[in-house]
Amino acid sequence: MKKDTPTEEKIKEAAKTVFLAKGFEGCTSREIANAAGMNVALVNYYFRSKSQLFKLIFQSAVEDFMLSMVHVFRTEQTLEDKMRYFIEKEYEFLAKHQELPNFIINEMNREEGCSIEHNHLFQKVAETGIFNDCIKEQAAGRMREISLLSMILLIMSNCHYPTMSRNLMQSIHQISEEEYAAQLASHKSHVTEMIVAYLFPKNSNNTL
Amino acid sequence: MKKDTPTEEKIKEAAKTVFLAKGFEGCTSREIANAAGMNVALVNYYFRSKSQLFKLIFQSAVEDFMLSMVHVFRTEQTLEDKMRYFIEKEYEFLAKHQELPNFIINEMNREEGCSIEHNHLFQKVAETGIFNDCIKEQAAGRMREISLLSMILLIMSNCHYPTMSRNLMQSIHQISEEEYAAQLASHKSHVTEMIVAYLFPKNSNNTL
DNA sequence: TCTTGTTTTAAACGCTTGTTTAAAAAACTT
DNA sequence: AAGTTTTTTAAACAAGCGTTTAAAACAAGA
Repeated sequence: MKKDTPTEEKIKEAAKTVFLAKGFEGCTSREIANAAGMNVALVNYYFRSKSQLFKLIFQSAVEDFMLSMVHVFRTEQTLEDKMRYFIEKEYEFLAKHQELPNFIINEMNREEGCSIEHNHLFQKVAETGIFNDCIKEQAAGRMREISLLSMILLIMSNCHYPTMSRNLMQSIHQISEEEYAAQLASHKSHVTEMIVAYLFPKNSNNTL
Repeated sequence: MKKDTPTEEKIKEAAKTVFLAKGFEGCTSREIANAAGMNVALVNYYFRSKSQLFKLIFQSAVEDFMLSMVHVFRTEQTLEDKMRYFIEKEYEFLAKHQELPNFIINEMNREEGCSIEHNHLFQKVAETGIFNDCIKEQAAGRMREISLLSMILLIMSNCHYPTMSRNLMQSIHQISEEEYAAQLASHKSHVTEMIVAYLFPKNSNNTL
């Protein structure tokens, strides 16, 4: 890995902050340059164009996102414990990177966003063997029959949406940032118990 | 309700389409005018400014959203059946208005978005008595103890996120629009059963 | 038919956008 | 120290932005 010049690094940092907060169309090149304490021309000197810089930031954002998953799935635990641990870590990660889910989903909805390649990253998640584990557990009757997509959706919905809808929820319920953070903490346990109970039904009178 | 002129109506329709697809910052006044087959100046003649027009569209979008809830909650059913019916209707509604959740959440995250008033709409949902019903059922021990915010989050997460992340999911799983729609249908039943099972535990060995 | 008021248009306004240029400043090399 | 390359700057570019203007087209009533 080639080390970036201090200037290059500063611009990247500023770009990440600004892009995450406002999206590609919601900010200007000059805004990024100012945030980095630099000239506008410098941004293009190092990164050629606004979209070029954006692609860089976007890809590293998706990477951060995926790698936080990979880390959890590499641990040695039962599948159920992995799920619990994953939700725990996901809430922890999202507390630090609040804008990330919205950012990724938004930019995937732009025309240009769809063209970017992510399969190699999803590949890395698959390499942890998590999906094979699920299929094995399902075959053994210890896990509910459910498509992988549905399983992923269940988990991501309940982890990401509460963060993404923060402003909406605060506005609707008229509560402060701190109150919402507290609510999120208790919501996390509901989510964990609900999902685990659904995916791994213990009482055998439940239909799998 | 004063009836709009045909021109005014056409511009509003075009604005709704364009704003929903691209967001406030993602489109231009001229784009809206063209979509309506009109001149740019006409947009401002009827709506004064781009932001004025946007506010109108945004508010009616939030209203659509809320009223689709109100309609369900007004029906006469047990709370559990209302929940099932609500999820059903929500998936149905979202299939027709795919961009809506993303649109609302996004624009709530803009500085100007937070300032808009929605409480009267949430008020309308509250007036259906749905929240009182929940509190009653919880007091009677027929429903799990859970904050209203958490309950709302559970339901909305599992209804909205699958729609919002459509492009992301299609890209990750490499599936077509149609395949995803089919997946959504089966996901809906998982979501319904999971949430109902969690909110209304039937086996009394579960802890409430 | 002329007048009055409304609706629509083409053109322009000043400003900001992303990007480029060409010169200045700084850092290296020999 | 002189020459060469890299980094930084201020200024400019054309294009596009939201908005305004002033005149044209239209409608309706007298």
